[in-house]
Amino acid sequence: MSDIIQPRVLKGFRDFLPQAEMEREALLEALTETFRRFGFVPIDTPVLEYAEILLGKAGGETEKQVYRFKDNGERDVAMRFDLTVPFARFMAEHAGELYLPFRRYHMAKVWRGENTQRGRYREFMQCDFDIVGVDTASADFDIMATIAQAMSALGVPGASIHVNHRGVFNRFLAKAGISGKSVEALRVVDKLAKIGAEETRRQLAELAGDTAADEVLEFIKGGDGFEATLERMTRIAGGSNPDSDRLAELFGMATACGLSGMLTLSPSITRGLDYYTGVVFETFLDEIPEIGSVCSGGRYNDLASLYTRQRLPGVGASVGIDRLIAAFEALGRSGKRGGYTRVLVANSDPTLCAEYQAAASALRAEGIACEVYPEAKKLVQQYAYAELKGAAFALIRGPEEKGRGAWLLRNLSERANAEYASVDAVIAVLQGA
RNA sequence: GUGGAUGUAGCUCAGCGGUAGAGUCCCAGAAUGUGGAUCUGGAUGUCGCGGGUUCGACACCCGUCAUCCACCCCA
Repeated sequence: MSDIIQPRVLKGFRDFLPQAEMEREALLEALTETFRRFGFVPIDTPVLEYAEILLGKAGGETEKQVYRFKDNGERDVAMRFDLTVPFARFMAEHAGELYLPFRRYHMAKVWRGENTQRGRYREFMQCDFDIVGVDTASADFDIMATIAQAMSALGVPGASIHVNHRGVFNRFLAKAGISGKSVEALRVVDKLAKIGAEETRRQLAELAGDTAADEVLEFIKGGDGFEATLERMTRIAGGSNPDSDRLAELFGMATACGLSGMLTLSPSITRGLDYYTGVVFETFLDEIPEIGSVCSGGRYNDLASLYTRQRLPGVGASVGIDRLIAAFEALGRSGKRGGYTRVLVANSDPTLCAEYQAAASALRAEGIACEVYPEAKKLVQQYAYAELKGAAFALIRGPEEKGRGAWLLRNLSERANAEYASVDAVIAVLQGA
């Protein structure tokens, strides 16, 4: 009696009920449409990989978070913790079967065994899109333009893309004489927006001394327009250089495309992952920036070098769909819908079921989503069900209506009925509605 | 991984060392087939889980699981 197993899911893992899943799928469809519009093609890779593949270049933090175990054949395997590393392996393995430049999108779940928080889970979905095979400003810009289009397609009212170039930052570090501490410095600087200038300075001073800390703060100040910030960064970093030129090119393209308004040059964002080598970007929602970046990425010119001698420069970004959903929820504007049914064919007489099914078939043939209520019940209850499913209409035919040779179409929100002589007449009305 | 808060009906939440409550929702009826008002009646809980203290624990103690927040890191 009491030996039933308690239904539950692991910490950080979730079920998706229809309403949540319909919302998620709607977002994925918007992204898919965007990616295709920019010429990206889809790929997929295995959930499980050899641990050495995934962890080849991983730092200590990643290593701690990855789900790793021995499979039944004693192989050392791990679950993918992002889509970029598997993609690098994919490119190295299939370079001969592909073409360059190659632009792909990949929307799939990834796993990280870290602690949970709002919008942060152990199983979550990433939507990656990358362009591999070239190292040009145009490719960098394509990624940014795709982000911009994606935000628009997702119905985000306002978003800003913060961009920076690691190369410029590294030049600056070299000039300031603290290149040896670049990884730590990048990490501290990355937190500027979160911990404030004071604390950032303190941590930098601890790391590299007071003089260097002041220089770094001056460098990462930002905030007075893209071109002015770029000019100052470049000057402090030692003058004109190819990396600054890349940023200027990007800004030029953004201006030409009317996107410069959502572009911010933020010398303080660097991205934690160490495989980025060039431009990096993060995307923040104007309404709720504190939730963090909902789409981040950058240029990585050495990633596939772990798996191949062929040089495969790439640039890409990843949309955090779960974080986006959390943001929409926090903003109270998550789309609520009950289902896809537009017409519920009410079942008021079991002997007329063949007619109900025939009517439903006719509606579907015209592209109208409908379902037949599967048992004869009180109409009140069927209306309530129709409402749950988000149906706009109920199609009713009981003995009375049949006697009159009529079909009753009820507008559920207006609670108004109209009679029609045939299903075709009903279809005509629905197509006009 | 560290620290803090929370966990009671489907949902939102009260509660107290002595037999588990409200609102909402749900069900039935008033209206014997046409749902938003009203009225009447009704149903529902391993009080997250497991131990301990106690005559008695939903309450106190310990552990555990989950959620939220902060740190860390990141999407």
